[in-house]
Amino acid sequence: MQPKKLFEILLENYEQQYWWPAKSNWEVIVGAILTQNTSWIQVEKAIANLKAKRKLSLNAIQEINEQELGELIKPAGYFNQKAVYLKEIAKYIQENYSGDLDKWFAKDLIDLRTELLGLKGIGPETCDSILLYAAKKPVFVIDAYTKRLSERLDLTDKLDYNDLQEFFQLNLKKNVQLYNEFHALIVNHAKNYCLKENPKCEKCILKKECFFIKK
DNA sequence: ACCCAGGTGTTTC
DNA sequence: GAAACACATGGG
Repeated sequence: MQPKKLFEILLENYEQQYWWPAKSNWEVIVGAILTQNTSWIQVEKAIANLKAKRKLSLNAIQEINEQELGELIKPAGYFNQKAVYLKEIAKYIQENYSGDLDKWFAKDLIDLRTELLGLKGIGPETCDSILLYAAKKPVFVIDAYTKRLSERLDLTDKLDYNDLQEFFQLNLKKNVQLYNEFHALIVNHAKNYCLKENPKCEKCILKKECFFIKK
């Protein structure tokens, strides 16, 4: 199956997702870090805590101490390391770009990606989520669901992060809105439990194509 | 009780 | 290199 066809099937079966659910680019970054291996509902609680204490801003996160920040983001899990990650990226943006995200995002994409990946706590998925959903760059995000889906639909043979990303980008129009919606739809599709390691595919919309159903 | 969540970093073979 | 492990709360 071609990626374009997969996108069409997802769009036919689900509502448009209109990600990212955040009010500012900085909030996208905070959410991207908090949601690492964590359900979005927990991230919402953590962000609500930050907002209630007025500690969400780039400045506030630099000023608050690590333990206090950890307490506020506790619902999102891994709060000790995530507190460090948040403070580190806030400090980086402050020191290198005067706290001006737009200035950073105006840089060349390759440089921007390299800088992001150089930060502690920013791996490939978080990096590309920030590039796509905050910086609005045409970068396809690969997550565990995308990987499983690609494998089960036998979309392509190589499944490591970079090969998979290249596969989608080469086989789709280079379009921020398309990449945005595609990734969001895959995550939404996962709610049907068919993209888990031990899938239940009763409601799967991909019955005819899914590797697990075919068998 | 068990599995999982919009992963990442470190350690170990 | 690639597995294996730690990180941690909370929902189903």
